[in-house]
Amino acid sequence: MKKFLLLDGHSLAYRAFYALPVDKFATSTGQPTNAIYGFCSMLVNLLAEQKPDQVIVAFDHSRKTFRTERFPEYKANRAKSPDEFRSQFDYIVELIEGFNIPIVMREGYEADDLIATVTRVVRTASGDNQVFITTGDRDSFQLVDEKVTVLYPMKGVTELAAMTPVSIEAKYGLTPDQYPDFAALRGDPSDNLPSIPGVGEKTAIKWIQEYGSLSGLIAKADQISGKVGDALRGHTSQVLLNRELTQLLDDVPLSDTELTSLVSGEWQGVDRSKVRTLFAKLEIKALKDRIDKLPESADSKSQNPDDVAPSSKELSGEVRVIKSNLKTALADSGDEFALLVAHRIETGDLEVALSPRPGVVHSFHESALPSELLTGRAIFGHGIKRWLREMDLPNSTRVTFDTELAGYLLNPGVRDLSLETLVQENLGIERGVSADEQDLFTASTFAPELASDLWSLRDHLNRGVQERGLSELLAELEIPLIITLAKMERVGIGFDTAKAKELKRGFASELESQVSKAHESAGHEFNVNSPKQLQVVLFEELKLPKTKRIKSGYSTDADSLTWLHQETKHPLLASLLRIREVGKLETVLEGLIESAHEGSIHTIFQQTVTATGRLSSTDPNLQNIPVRSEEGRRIRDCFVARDPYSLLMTADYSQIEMRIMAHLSADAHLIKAFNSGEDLHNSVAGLVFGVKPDQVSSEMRRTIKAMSYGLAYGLSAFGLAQQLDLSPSEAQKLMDDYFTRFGGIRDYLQNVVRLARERGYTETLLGRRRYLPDLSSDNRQRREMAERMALNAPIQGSAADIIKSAMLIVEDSIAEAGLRSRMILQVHDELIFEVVAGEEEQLEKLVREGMSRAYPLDLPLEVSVGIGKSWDEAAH
DNA sequence: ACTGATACGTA
DNA sequence: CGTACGTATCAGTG
Repeated sequence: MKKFLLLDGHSLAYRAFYALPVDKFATSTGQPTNAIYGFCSMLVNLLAEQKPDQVIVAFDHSRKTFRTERFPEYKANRAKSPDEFRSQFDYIVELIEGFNIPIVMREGYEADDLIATVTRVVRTASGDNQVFITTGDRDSFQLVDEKVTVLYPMKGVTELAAMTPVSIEAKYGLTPDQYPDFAALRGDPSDNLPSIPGVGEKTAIKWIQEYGSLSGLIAKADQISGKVGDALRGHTSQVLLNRELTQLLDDVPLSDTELTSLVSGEWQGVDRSKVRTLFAKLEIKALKDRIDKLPESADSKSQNPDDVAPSSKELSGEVRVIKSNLKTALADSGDEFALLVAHRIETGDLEVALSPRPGVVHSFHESALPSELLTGRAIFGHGIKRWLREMDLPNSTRVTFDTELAGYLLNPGVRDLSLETLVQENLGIERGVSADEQDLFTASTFAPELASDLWSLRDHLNRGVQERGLSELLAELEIPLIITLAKMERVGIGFDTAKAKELKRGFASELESQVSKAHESAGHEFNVNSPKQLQVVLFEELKLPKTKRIKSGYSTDADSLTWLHQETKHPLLASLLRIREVGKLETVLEGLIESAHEGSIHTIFQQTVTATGRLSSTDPNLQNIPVRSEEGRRIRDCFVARDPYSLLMTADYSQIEMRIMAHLSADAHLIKAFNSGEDLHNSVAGLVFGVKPDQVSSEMRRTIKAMSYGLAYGLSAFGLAQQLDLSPSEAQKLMDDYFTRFGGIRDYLQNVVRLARERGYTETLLGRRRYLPDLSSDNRQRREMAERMALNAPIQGSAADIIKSAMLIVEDSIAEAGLRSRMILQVHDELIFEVVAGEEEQLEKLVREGMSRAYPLDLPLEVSVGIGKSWDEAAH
C-alpha cells in the first residue's frame, strides 16, 4: 500500500495569495511573497501530517482546454490574475522543484483532469493505494471514495477539510458520484457555467436526491411542475453541457513511462540547500524550522567528499583546511585568492584564512598582515577595507572583488551585510556561530569555510550585479575606492590635542556657571541633560505653555525652547539654550580628544551603510564637526596639518545638488540661472518674483534659497510655510510661482516618483539603485515618506557618485604629478587635503580640474578651494 | 549590557 | 507634513 498526495498547484497558490495579505509579505526590493509563503506553508503541513510515499503537483497548462473548445465561455469571466500573483508563480514552481516533487502538465487539460487520471492509475495499480488530493476546486469531489480523500482548503492556509464519502454526504446529502450532477444543475459562476433561473443549490440537491442522478431527472423532467419545471426543460441542453464540462477526464494522454515514474516513484525528501537558497533570496525566514523537520533528500545531504564534483562539494560546504603559513599559502596560490581575517580578541592575533581555490583553505596566524600578501597577487574578500587600513599598501595592491560592497550595491537598504548572512541568503549555506563562542572572535568560528564560500558567493553576487547593470559602478568606482579610503583612514588627520583641551576647559567653565543659573531659575537642582526631568520642571512646576507633542509628553528641543523663550522670557530658557549649545561643543571635543592618538585622528569611512550611496564616518564621525557657529568653528581650528605637511586645503562643490537637479530636469531656466554668473539664489528669486536680480531683497533671497533646497527633499507647501513662518496659502502661492518659472523641475520631480513607482527603485547618474517598495504602500504616511525618499535619492546619490569619482581622479593625478600632498577627508561635497609647502598651487589646480571633470553635467561643476593652517582657516 | 527615545551636529 | 547620516545621554529593560 502506498499513500499518494496530489496537489493542484495553481489552485492552491491562488488560494494562498488571497489568504495572506500581500503587503505584509514582500522582500526588501518589493517582490511580493505571500502566495509563495502560503503555498509552502500548506505544502509543509501536508507533508508533515500526511507523510505521503509519493507527491505530485499538477498544473493547468493554459487557459485553452478541451472545455473552452466545447464551450468558449468556459471560465471566460475570469479576470487576469494580478501582477503581484503572477510574479510569484515561477518561484512557486522553483519551490516545488526544490522539494523534489514532480510536476505534471498537459496541453489542453486542467490540473484536475491530470489528478483524476493519476488517481485512476494509482487505484488500478493496487486496491490498497490511498490518494489524498488537495485542491480548491470542488469538482474534484467526484473522485472521492473509500481510498480517495479531497483535502479542501477552508480558511487561510492551514485549515483543510477532509472530504470523504461520509463528509460529502453530511454536507450536501449527496454521494461523490452525484456531486457533478448537482454542480451541473446548479451551474457555477466561477467557471462561467450558466444556472437555471429559479434553481439554486437547494433545488438542485433536492432533485438529485429525488431522482438519483441528472439523467434520472432529465428522463422525468416532464413530471416537474411549475415555473422551475419549465425552466429546467428550457435549459436541458445547457445543463447537459455543464455536466460534460464538470466531468473530470481520467484518461489524459500521459505516456506510460511518465505514468510509471509518477506512480511507482517515491518522494525523496526536500533538497534543503536549494530551498534555503530560494528562501534566502525571497527573504523568507519563518518556514526554515518547519522545513528542517521534513525528510531531506540524499543529494542535498553532504556526501563522501571523494566522489563528489567540486560544485556540489562547494554547495554542501566541504572545505579542506590546511594548517599552514603565509609562505606555503602563497606558494599554493595562483594570481588571485580569497582572504578572510578574523581578529582574536583575547590574544590580539589575526587568524588568516586564505583560499587559493574553492574548497581549499590555508589557515594560519599572524600578528599583523604583511605587505607581501598584497604583492604580485590580486585579492578579494568581504569588507576588505577593514584590514587594508592596517597595512602599508604597496602601489601594486589589487583588489578584484568585495562581497560586502556587491551586496550593498544590490540593495543599499540592507542592514545586515555580514558574510554569514550573505552566504546563508545567497548560497543557502548555514555558517552560524554558537552563542558561547561568538564573543571570542569578531569573525565566525567558520572562518575557513567562509573563506572558501567567498568564491561561489562572488560568482553569485556578480550575476546579480550584472543583471542590474551595476558592474561598472562596482568595478570602476566602489572597489577602487576601497584602497583610496583605506589610505585616508590610515593617514588620518592631525589634531592639536593641547589646543582642544584648553578650548574644552573654556566650554566646561561656562557650562558649569550656566547649570548653576538654571538650577537657580528652576528653584532646585535637576539633571539638565534629562529631557524627562526638564519636562517636569518646565510644564509641571513652572506651568509654561505647551510645546509640540512628542511620545513622552512635550518637546524640549532647541526650537521649542527658543519659542518658549520668546513667549515667556523666563531666564531658565536662556540658560538651557546656552547649556545645550556649549554642552554639545564640550562633548564633541571630549570625544575627539579621546579619539586622538599621537596627534592624529583616524576615522572609519563606512562604504556600505547609506541608502543613497554616500559615505558615512564613524569612530569618530568627522562629517559632523560643528561649523555654523563661531564657537563651533574653534573646534575646526584644532584640526591641523602634521609635520612635514604645513597646510590643509579644502575643496568643495558649490551647490552640487542644485546643479544635479538642473541637469536631471534639464530645466532651461535653472541651467541659465547657473550660467548667468549671478548669485544663484538671487537669480532664481529674480525670476520667481519677476524683478531684476539686483532688485532682489535679502528676504526674497532667503525664501527662495529655502525653497530651492527644500525641493530636493520633497518639501511640501505645509513644510515650507512652517519653515518660513508663512501661511499655508502664501506658501502654496510661492510654490506655484516657483513652478511657473521652473516647470522643468516640477515635471522632473513628478516623473522621478512615477518612474520609481513603476520600477520599484530609483537610479543615480551612475546607475546606483535604491529600492522603495513603500511607494505602493496603502499607508499614506509610509507612501509619502517613500515619495520624498524617491525625490531625494537620485540627487543625493548622484552627488555621491560624482564626489567618489572625483576622489579616484584626484588621487590618481596627485600620484601622477608626484606630489606628496594627500587627500585625508571627505565630507559629502568637500575634500580635505594635507599639503606640503610649495605644492599649494599645483595641488589646487589639479584638485579643481579633477573635481570638475568627475562627471560631465549639462552645466559646469564649480569648485571652491581654501587653504590654511587649520581646517577652519582653510574654509573659504 | 542592551534598546528606544530624545536631542543635535553635519551635508 | 524636508533627505541622508552618527553620537551622547537618559531611562527603561534584561
